[in-house]
Amino acid sequence: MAADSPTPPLLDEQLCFALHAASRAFTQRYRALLEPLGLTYTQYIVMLVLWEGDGLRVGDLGERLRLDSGTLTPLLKRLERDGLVERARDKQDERRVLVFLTDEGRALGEDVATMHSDLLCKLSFDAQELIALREKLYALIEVLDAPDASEP
Amino acid sequence: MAADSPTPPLLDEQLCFALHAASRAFTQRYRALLEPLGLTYTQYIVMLVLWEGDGLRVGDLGERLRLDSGTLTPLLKRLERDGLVERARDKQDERRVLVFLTDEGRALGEDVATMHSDLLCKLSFDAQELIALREKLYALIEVLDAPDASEP
DNA sequence: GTCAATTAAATTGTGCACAATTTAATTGAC
DNA sequence: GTCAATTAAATTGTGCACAATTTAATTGAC
Repeated sequence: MAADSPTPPLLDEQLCFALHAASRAFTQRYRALLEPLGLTYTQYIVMLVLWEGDGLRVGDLGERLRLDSGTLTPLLKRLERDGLVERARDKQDERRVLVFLTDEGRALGEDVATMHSDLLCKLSFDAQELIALREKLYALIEVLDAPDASEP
Repeated sequence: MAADSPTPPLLDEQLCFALHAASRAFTQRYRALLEPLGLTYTQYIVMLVLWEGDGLRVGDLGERLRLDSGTLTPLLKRLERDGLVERARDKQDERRVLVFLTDEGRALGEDVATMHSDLLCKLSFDAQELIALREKLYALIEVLDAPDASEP
């Protein structure tokens, strides 16, 4: 009898697709909440980093968020246009661009805090489960980033 | 004393960001493997659905993958240009467009099957853990899709 | 001090992702 | 049978995501 051809993987069994779908479902959920605040999801996570502490370099933001300057430069220009951040060349090293919050950008943090606690209420996750899932995801990222990987 | 302003959420505590980062890490891992096959990641998951059974409507693909015609139409045109699929109006209902695999598209399934089992080897996930994580992600999607949600 | 190598961000170009609108076919109330 | 309502895909427009290249500043070997 003829050897079977190898069969392609099944979509619903793929962890990558479950991640991709879950990530987009989350982003879609956020979209309606962020739209009145004038932020896209990626702008939101950039602002989260800046609310923890601004004056960061574009490269710092990129490292934290896994984004490169090709994504960040135009995004930061839009945030600057909207009056939420200011960009300034580092006087110490003119290659670097530092990103600062404006007063308006800082003030938006309070609206986001309110929106976020409302969402948490609505979703009513189990806190322990959430933490466990989050940690599994960070562990997964480490495995995926490793040049070759072993047990997670 | 003054009431504290509500403080914005912390990036690293956000499940949405862990998902977003993990999804992109997975896609990045796939990119190098898919590039020699001439597929992007989204094209790959479209092909996965078609390898399970073709002749689907654009809307069927969209439902399965959570993508709309704005994403799928141009993507399918690229797959058609590359000779992997054919698109044809449904004779029964000319509003519908059916998507079929070409012989070349079908043949690519074998290369993908090989690539996929190589990747599984390299990542060497624990099978039980993978299934558990996948199921948690699908449960999460249900919660996120629900108009308002309760315990996952 | 000079200049090749390096570094940081910006730019260019392709391809999703998705909201909103448009086009064209079908359905169904009358 | 007619036409308003509905449905399916395509189109338009904005904004990521990211590879590859370019521009400009800095570093360091000599």
